[in-house]
Amino acid sequence: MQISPLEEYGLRCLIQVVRCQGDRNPVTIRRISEGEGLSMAYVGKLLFQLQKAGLVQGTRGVQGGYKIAKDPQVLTVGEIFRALNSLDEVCDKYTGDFESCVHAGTCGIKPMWDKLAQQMYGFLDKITLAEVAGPRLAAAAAEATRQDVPA
Amino acid sequence: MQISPLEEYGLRCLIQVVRCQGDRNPVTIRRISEGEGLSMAYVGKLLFQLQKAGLVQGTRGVQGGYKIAKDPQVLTVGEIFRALNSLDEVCDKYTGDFESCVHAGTCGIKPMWDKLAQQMYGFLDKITLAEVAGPRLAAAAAEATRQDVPA
DNA sequence: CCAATCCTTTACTTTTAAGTCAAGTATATA
DNA sequence: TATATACTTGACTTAAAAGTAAAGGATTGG
Repeated sequence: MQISPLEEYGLRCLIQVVRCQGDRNPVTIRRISEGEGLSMAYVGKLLFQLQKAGLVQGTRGVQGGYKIAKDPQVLTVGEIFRALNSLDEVCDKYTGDFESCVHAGTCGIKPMWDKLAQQMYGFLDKITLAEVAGPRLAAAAAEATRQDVPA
Repeated sequence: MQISPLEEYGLRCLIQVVRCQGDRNPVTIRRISEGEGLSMAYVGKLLFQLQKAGLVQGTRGVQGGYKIAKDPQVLTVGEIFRALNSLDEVCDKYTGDFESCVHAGTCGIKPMWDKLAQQMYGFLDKITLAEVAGPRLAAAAAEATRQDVPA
């Protein structure tokens, strides 16, 4: 029960994407890689996965890069987590030496895990990417609404 | 952000220990191993770790085994989790290619992780081992108060 | 249409956590 | 006090996740 690398770095990459919203071009893997101190290969992999989940949109070629595909004021950290995690159930995952869990049917702890997940996502689904992207966002958003007038 | 094997199986072993409270002898690794479908080696390792955390007390030799070391009506799932996890902070753990995190000092997401942990443990610290050990506990507790009169 | 940029995709290596093995120590009972 | 039981402990192996490498496919601009 702790934040995984995927969750931490995936969120951080998304924040970078959001903060570059106002820029003339979409933000590149290279730029994010430099900004976060991660390898380009790794950032590429993360963003590709986030694209498959529809959170981000990549365009190839010169002046390509990634841009956000959902409104950051609506997109929540909870949704981002779900995009990054395989959501396999404990009951199928922790079966010991057997095919299926010994406690299937009479399990006292599954309801607790479910409530815990509810609690967690109840919390994370209330935090938007915009909020966590922090103070720089307001400025970036303002830039963006200027219709990208070239300097 | 999901239940780890340590957490799932550790809790399940503890539940077994609690449920055997009323028995004449402390419960053995063998017995738990059979009950949960886990190897004896693994159960041994789990319980040993829980003993180091003071949640359980093992006695060696014939008629030895494990018994609970804290009142199950007071011991919470939160405390059990803390006993099973290394509690290293994300800031020290996810530093990318650098020695320390690029965002140290100006990090917008750390406060969120902290609040999330608060939420989680706020929930888990309210659930006692007795509660999650379930219906069989009442019977076991009754047995235990009979002062272990030999059959 | 050539070359540079930049994302896409799959295969591979490394690291970390999970889970096993085996030798050791303590205890109870005959 | 010998023996079987049962926890203890550290080293080892395996499996899963993290992270890397490299070749391929689009796109822009000259």
